[in-house]
Amino acid sequence: MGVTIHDVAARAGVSVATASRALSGQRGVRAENREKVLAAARELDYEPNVVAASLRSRTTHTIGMVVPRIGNPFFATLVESVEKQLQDGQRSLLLANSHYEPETEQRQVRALLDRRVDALIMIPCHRERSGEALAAAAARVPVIQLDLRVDGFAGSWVGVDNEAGMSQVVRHLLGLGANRLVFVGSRPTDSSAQARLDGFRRAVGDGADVLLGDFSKEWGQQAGERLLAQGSLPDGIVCGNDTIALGVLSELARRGVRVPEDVRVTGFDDIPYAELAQPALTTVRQPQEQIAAEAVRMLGAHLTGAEGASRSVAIAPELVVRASG
Amino acid sequence: MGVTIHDVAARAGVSVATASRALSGQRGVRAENREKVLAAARELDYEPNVVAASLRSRTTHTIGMVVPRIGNPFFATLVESVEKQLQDGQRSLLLANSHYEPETEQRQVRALLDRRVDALIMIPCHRERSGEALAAAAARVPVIQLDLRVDGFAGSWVGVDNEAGMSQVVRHLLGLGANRLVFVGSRPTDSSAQARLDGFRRAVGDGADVLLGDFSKEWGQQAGERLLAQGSLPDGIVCGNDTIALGVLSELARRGVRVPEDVRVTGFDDIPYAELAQPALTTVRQPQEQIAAEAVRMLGAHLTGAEGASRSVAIAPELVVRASG
DNA sequence: CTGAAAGCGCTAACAG
DNA sequence: CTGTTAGCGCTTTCAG
Repeated sequence: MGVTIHDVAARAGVSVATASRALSGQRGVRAENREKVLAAARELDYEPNVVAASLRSRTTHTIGMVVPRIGNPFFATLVESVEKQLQDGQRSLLLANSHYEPETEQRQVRALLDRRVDALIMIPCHRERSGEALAAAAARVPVIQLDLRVDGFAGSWVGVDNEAGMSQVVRHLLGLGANRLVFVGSRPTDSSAQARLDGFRRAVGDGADVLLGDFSKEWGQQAGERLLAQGSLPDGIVCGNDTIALGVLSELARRGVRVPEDVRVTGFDDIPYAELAQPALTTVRQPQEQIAAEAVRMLGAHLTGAEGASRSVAIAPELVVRASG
Repeated sequence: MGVTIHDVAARAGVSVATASRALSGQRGVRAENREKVLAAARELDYEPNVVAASLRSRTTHTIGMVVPRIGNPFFATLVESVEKQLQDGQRSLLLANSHYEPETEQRQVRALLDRRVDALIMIPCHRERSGEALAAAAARVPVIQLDLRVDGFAGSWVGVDNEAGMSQVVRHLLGLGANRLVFVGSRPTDSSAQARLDGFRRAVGDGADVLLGDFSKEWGQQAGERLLAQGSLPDGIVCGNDTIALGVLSELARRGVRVPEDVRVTGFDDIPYAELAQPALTTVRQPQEQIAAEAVRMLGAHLTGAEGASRSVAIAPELVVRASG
């Protein structure tokens, strides 16, 4: 079943080698022959078998990508941007979820390597425990860490400057006269959680008030509840991401607390729903398109053999002031 | 570079055929030999080359999936569920976005077929114009339409019963005494838009009031604005999906309209942010996990050669009543 | 610039 | 149950 390059070559009256060269757009084929091959391919409705090509050429034109949870709109947007960038280069994206479990992540990485991806883009779900999977991958193919990173891993990374973002938020709130700030974030299992927590602490100084859970709306709701139970509210609630912030906002609204009059609330990421919240959420926008573009660019550099190409790029985020803070 | 099955076979003292059989878990290998092969593979740190296996066996254990926009949390959740299901079966997911453009969709389908995916799961972005790409795919591999479908295409589909969902919403609102309803939906370019519009019209009867745009929050905001400009608000605004509804809610809030006191608002899908809205959004929940599971199950049926396996499964959605309606 | 030939690493017939 | 053999369809030397 299926027409092969032999059929095309035969019809064009050339050898398979010439057909191969013409089809893959290599130079060094007489224009006349190239035309004949292309015409034959068109007439026969030839569909190259990329699996065979991959076996021989040892390159699959496929990039693996491991994300914690594609259902998270923040990661989904990142995946979408990466996919769009790759498409321009005729490459495909093999996607895997780690579900925030380093063991699953490791299995997924192995599966992608087995499929001989040319490179890997990874959002490592854990600051420390993703190290093993990452190292295993890096030993075989170029790897770019995206958004999150593993502590002390020397490879490439591109993401946002979390500490700078936090610092902007805190300065903004302090500028509005909010003095008592509390941070509602995630336990620092991933690098962004850690960096945002560090950023908050550094910006606020000693005695920073901190509540840690995970990056979920449920935790946001729970944290809101806990703050209300304490009696007096702080001036501002600085959240580790937008999802937490939306959870906090919904809990505050349920209890009749007015935002920003009674307390200010901020998020981080600027997911699409941030501006739809009531009140609209003040947050820090990540330049995702730019981050994805940079990642794919770095990939290109690695793939074209620039050996010492490994580096870290932290892109500055932008404070987006809306009604909530 | 790399140890091959030959090395494993040599070390185990058997032929490559036996090694292959042992490694792929086929029965018909003496237990003793199987052990020797597995041990040799472990000792040599053997990593099978699935590309070579694919070339020979003509199966890649890879499923292609084309979605309109992975950034949409509704589709993202569907992708996540499918991915989770596939993982259990040792299969991987090759992902592509159509960006709602039938031309892009067609290119993407072709790219996936070139990569010799075993089957395709497709959320066709257009009721009519996705037909060509779908037919091209179906001619080569099993195809399952997910969520959306192409008019008049005879193949398999699994999704939600949109008309039933709409009917539930409308009956619920009528039951609350809301008589003047307006539908804010998407122009029927995809099958769900069409079915939800049809469902609304059927449930409301003649003279149904309808505003059509697209499935975006921006359209929701714009539609809200337009309704406010008309002077008198309807009793209920039935939205084609949650994203539109969240847009409507934000616009109404901005103008000081109270929900549900002044007007009720409903959505469709129950995305994670629906319950965080102020007020929390009444909507129709799609059983996405179930839809994904059914799709993967159907895929299995097609792949194991059940020829006449093509069929349509419409899963009943569930009304989720919250504060907004 | 072109062709012949040699595999990439594996699985599937087919004999034993 | 096991081994031998023949490719899967393509790219890539290597000669010409």
